[in-house]
Amino acid sequence: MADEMGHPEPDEMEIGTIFAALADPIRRRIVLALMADRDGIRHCSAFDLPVTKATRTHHFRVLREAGLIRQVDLGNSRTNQLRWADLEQRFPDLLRLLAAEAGAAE
Amino acid sequence: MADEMGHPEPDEMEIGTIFAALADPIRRRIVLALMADRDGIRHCSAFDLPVTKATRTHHFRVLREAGLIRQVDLGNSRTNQLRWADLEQRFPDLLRLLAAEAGAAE
DNA sequence: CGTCATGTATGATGTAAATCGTACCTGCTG
DNA sequence: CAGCAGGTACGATTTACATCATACATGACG
Repeated sequence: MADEMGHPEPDEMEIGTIFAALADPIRRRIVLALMADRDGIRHCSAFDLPVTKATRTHHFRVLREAGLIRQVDLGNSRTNQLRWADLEQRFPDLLRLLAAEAGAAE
Repeated sequence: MADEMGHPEPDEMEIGTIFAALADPIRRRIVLALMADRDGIRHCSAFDLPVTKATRTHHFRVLREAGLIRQVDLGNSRTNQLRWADLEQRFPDLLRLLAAEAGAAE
């Protein structure tokens, strides 16, 4: 079951929710940035996004609730990390698809 | 360039549009049904969908303009076919991801 | 030719989503 | 303690989308 922050377990992840999350260009940008360095952990503010703080929070929540990222609350800030292992287990081809896209985006 | 029916060339396909198209459960259902038999060609009415004709037309257009299916106008009816080869060339992992989902849906 | 089936086009409607401003919370730091 | 920076929560707005009803086009069939 999802934890109090809304992180779903791998078997709770739904491909439809994942697709919907990745349909937005800003969210794809976040995910691709996190893929740039495996196991990379970045704060929410460490992304160059053309939206305000409130919208940023919204996008991170969508990604978190879809299961794409894991967020850790540090009190006054939050870290973000791609859920590599969980995604590899649940949707192995998804990571390859995104990786290919990251390569093509150069 | 896209033809008069709106079929994009492989290099015109965008992953964001693909994701948006596949975010809808009805459209996923159509694609998975087309994947059931490779090179399968089916008429629009040959899908069991809980929507009216107009909505059906809408979904087929979204899939077509995303590049997922190819439609052929027969005047009085239309055939639908998954663009297997084009997708394999442009997003090879996407087909595997969908195939895995089709298997899991049984 | 009239009718029927398949599908599209258009306009309307309801709902979901993206965005923002503002207020608020939390932990540093002077 | 006072201020500040990172984030969230909430409400408002605007836009996009899924859906449908209706009207129309096309080709088959009697």
